[in-house]
Amino acid sequence: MNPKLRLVKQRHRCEHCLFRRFFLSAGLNCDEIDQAGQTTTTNIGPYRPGEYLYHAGEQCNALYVVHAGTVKTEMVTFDGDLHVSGFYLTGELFGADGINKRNFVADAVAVENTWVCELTFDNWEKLAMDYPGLQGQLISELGRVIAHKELEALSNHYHLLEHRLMSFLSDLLNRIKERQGQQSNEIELAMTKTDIARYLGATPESISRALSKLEKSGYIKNTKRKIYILKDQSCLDAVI
Amino acid sequence: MNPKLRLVKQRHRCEHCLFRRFFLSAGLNCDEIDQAGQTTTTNIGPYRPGEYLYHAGEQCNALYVVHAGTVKTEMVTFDGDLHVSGFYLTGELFGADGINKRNFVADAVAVENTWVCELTFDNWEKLAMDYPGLQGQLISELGRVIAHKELEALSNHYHLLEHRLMSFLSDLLNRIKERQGQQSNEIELAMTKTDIARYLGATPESISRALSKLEKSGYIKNTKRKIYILKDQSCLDAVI
DNA sequence: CGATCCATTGAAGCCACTCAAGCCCGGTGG
DNA sequence: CCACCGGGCTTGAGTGGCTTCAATGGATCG
Repeated sequence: MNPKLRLVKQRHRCEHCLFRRFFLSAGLNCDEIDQAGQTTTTNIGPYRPGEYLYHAGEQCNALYVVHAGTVKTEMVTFDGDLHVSGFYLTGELFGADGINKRNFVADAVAVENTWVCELTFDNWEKLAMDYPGLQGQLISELGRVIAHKELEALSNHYHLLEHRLMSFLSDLLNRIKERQGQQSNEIELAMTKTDIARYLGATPESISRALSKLEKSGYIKNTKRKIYILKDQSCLDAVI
Repeated sequence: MNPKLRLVKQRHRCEHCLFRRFFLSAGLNCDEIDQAGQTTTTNIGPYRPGEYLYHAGEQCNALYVVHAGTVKTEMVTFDGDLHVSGFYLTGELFGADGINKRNFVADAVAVENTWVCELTFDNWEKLAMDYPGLQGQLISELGRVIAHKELEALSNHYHLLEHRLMSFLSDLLNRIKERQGQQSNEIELAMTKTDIARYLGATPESISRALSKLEKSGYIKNTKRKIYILKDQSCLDAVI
């Protein structure tokens, strides 16, 4: 990641940005937030689809939030298969796997045209000295990540691929709604279905069949780039 | 969890306790550590095998570390299957899934006779005010948990159960060695093989068969309560 | 010493994978 | 403009690994 080549002027505020929420919760007022954002965070992009933000093993010096677009993190299994470990939407934190050992566990790749917001650990520590509440905000967010991964692991153990897929789609929709703050049943897929397959530990063929089954059962409507959720996930147990 | 009924006098220091490492890293000297430990942490136990430490959904007011014994966390899938989301050995942090929303995502159950060390968020915040380095320690530890879960998810997608099982055993051995600080190839299993099955998303029958295969291939020696690792996990790709 | 749970082994069925082919669509170049 | 190409998506048949169902042996505990 080379900021010098890619630095773009921040045109609009990071409305949904996690860092902004941190600052708000820590008690900063609007002016302070603007100042803190401009002096401590760096906006990087655009990354083109398929472009790497960083590679596994590289040094990690910062926290990252998706400013616009979508990021996936992926790793290669010992037998050469590609595994997508997560998708990250606008406003979401990613790269937290690098915090402990200061280098990344997974690659990060842009799924679509993407900008990210970088906040170096150095700047974070300076901010944290001025605003002690910030550390607690980060701890809380990391706890959220852990809880989410726990639930992710749970649904990864559903026997039928249809169920894992439905659970993934529901989670995606929830995160979209959380960001937009409005009801919607539409998921605009930034990632390919092959990527979804790699995330769920399945083949594209199986995903295709599972989507067909879910559609036939009336749970979703499946188009090329969009998926509509027609029933709540709580109806899942009725899926046969 | 009722401290009043269960509070036992702390007989020996928490040598391997995560909290102790936090205090050390934050720059406390031995006297301060002893004082901080005695005034802010509570030692609870013994929990008997199968006994619940807390249930999913209950309020979470503290950080927990295994003082002695083994803890498993588990959740029930929508179709009634039990899923073990993690095993926690002496000295390891658990319950971090409750930090964000202040209530637990998974149940915590004692696997063997177990004592745990409790540090309430209230006490944590008091400590953090006196020793600012502590917050960073916790952030780092949560980052470690996230990185571990990422790698866990990776190996959960290995195609063959033998590989997932071998990966689990290697991870377990690494954690044991990390605590003991000595080389060893022996894993004393606190959990049943049925629990391992529930952790790996498999049936006890499949685990039994996978263990047999790994033993025939010379990777492990399998006894009732102990497993010996005979080859490094890096040889995994040779498993057929 | 019976009861219970765990572990193991065998036989049959099912789901997802593999291999293969065809379709759709966007991009490229003649 | 159109032919060509390539990647992603879909559908079909056959294989393989894990599950299910069933039965037995062994260990622990009241």
